[in-house]
Amino acid sequence: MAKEEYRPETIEKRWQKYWEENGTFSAELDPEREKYYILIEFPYPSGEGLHVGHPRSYTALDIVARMKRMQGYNVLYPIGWDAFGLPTENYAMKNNIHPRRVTEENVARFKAQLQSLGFSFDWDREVNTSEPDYYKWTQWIFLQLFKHGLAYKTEMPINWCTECKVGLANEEVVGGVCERCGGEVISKVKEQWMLKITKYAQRLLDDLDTVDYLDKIKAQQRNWIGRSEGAEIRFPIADSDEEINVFTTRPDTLWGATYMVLSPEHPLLEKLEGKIENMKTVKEYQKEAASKTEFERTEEEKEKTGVPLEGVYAINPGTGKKIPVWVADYVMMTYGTGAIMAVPGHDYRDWDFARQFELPIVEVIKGGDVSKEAYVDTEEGILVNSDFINGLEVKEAIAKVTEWLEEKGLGKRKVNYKLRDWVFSRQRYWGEPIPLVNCPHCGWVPLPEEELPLVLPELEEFSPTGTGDSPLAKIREWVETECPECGGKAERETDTMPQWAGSSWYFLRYTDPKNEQAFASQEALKYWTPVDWYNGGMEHTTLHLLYSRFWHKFLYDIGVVPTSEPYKKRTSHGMILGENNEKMSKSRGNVVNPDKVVEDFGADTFRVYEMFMGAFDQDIPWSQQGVKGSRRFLDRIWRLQEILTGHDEFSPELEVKMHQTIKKVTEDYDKMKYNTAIAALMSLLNEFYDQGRVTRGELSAFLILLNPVAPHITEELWTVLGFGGKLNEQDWVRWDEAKTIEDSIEIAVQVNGKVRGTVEVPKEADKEKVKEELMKVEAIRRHIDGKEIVKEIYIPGRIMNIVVR
RNA sequence: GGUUGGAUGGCGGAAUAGGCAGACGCCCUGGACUUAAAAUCCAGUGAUCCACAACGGAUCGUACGGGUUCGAUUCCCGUUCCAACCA
Repeated sequence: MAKEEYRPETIEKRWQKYWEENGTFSAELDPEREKYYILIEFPYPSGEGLHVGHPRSYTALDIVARMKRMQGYNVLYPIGWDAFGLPTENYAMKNNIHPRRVTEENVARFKAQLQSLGFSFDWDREVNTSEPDYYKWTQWIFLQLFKHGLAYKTEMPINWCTECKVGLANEEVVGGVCERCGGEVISKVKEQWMLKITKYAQRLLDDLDTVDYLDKIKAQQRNWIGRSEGAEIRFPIADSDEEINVFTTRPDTLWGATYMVLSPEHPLLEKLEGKIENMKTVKEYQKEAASKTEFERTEEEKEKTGVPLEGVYAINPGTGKKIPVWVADYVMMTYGTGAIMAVPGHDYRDWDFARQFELPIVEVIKGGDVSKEAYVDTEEGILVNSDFINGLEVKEAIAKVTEWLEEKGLGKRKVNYKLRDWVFSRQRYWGEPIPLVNCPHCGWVPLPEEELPLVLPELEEFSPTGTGDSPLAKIREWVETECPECGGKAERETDTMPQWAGSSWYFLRYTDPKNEQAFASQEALKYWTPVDWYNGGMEHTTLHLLYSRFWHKFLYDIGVVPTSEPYKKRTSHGMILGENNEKMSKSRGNVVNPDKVVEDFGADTFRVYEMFMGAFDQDIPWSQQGVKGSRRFLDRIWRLQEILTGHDEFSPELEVKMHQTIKKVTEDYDKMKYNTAIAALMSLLNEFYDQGRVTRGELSAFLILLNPVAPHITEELWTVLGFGGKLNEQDWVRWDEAKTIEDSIEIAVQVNGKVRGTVEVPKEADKEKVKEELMKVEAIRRHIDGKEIVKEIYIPGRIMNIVVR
């Protein structure tokens, strides 16, 4: 047979065109068939173009999608664009191009790049969060949240990026600087829209038991929610009606509370203004604290700072004694009640603080020496210096004190969550407008739903105002409007939504992306949701996952989605690092461009390499040499044409190996062990060459197994060799368990635990048979002869160990 | 400091209901083909030592130190280092 060389550059384009023109991977709602919904995190179309990290996840789930289709499932594997966001707006500002245009260009580039890799996405369902027919429904969901009391506006200190001139969520501040631009972050008070995710904290926690997420992902979710049980205790302020409320997980240490600390933002400071004798100093301290980030404030190593409230004392309800009250920035307003009872004997930070400011330290749990350091090994222990709980174990003491507090009306049992409400406002242009109107008479009024979408107005100048308001505030004719309720003059909200908004529900839109009556029809939602398998980066397993679960539960509560959890299964992939083992970045000069790899080696090579390079869930450095090896593998497959023989069956020599490989590859794809699946295929390929021939039956099975990873070359060979039909329409290959085991097996023989040789025996051989055989092997006998056999251990099919003395 | 994960040849990584450590790939070395090179093909490739014409053989080896076991990369105890997330 005359052979053409393997030319990915021509065959790949041809097949991509064929799939597109024939709608090969379009999903149709079909109640007769079992569905399988596969989801990857839709990309943010940045100006950088596709990164080699993106296709790692897309290829992995493309493999699953292609295999599941061949196994008969009705697969939905969609793609779209998380298209609102800061980098685009920043770029637009810098180059004076409208963000809409920037977005269009970036999307076009991303799309071309993704298509060049041959993913089996259903492109008919493409969504874009920045288009009005999409964000109409983002706004609609927000309105429902608002109407159900889950959105509220409040003044609170936020992280303010001095570069982006925008408020940031805590999680967007990394190491004290802005996660996006690296700019300085200070604290600033601002009116913000908030979403009451805390109301769902317990359910978000409990329902983790009902989903199949990797354990580490569940652990992160639990961690973030941060549930703790304890008590709220009220400390009256001497000579005043005011009191300080604290939350503590350790009410048993009440007798060790020798002073109290208020966060600098605590509202009580204002109320006590008349009482605080050194109010001026306190105010200065508050100002100072405001310029610090939370990270700076809570660093353990740093010197503690604080100011005593002169003239103000609290009464410890346990001891009945007056104790001093301080204000210090190591206490956060956003955790618990914004105030603590300090127990310096048993907390590092309180101990440091007490030492520094010469406050008393009292031991209440036996075991350490609190004059030298805080004794914190207090999960268990015996209470001392604590009145009626002296001598009790910690657990009993906690129970008894809590009961006592409740009886006396001094406090109550309380569950606290670290999770905070979601800051939902951004003072930027490139986001969904919040569809609310502020009326002097009616307050905040939602726009009527039939007026959605509230379209983001075109704007010439979208730079921030610098005052902290969004650029939208500058368009007076847009801001000034009528109140939908009373018809009077009113103003629109000028804040926009954060990027997390559009991505919190995009997987629902995929099920029915063109629907104009609803975000998706009930029929489509009932059929396609929940998502069967969701894969994405570890960096999104806290917030994005939590936010979208929250929205989903809310939508479930109001009866518009059929399940209370959006994703049945969630996995994560590792990062691809540069060849120097560092994170890929422009500044490090180690970025690999996927276009270049496709151009030089082909998309199939790229896909094979990304799946073969290492374990899917681990970080892995890129290797240009490794890419070459993957190309070599495909070249060798191409040349199998030269040794092809006419038989449609497996050859007897390879029958077992074929069944073993089919089993291994099928199971490995399901377990995301792509690297070992490909290794098994390489091993089988080597076997074909060792045999000097491959039958048509063997090759067709091989092509089916490899197709999900390398769809173009396998489809091309399938056609060229005339196997009939299209490869992607074939049934997945099956294996016969009985044929995965050789008739005769090799048993390793150990003497005193050391391998001394092997023997070949029938698979059903017993111990005696193995012993008989091994005695014929000189290399083994050498170690036994002349010695006494103490013990013989035979693990059938695995190993024989002879113990001698 | 906490949580989670990790440490295996020159490199990326395989293998854990405890059972032949290093599958598969890369690099490298030698050979074939070639005027030559690339590509391709064949062979070798954990370390040390013995044997060395050839076939062979011994000891050590999965971060480090202990333990359980006929047998430990895998299980247990302790230590060191690395990564991610959280404080």
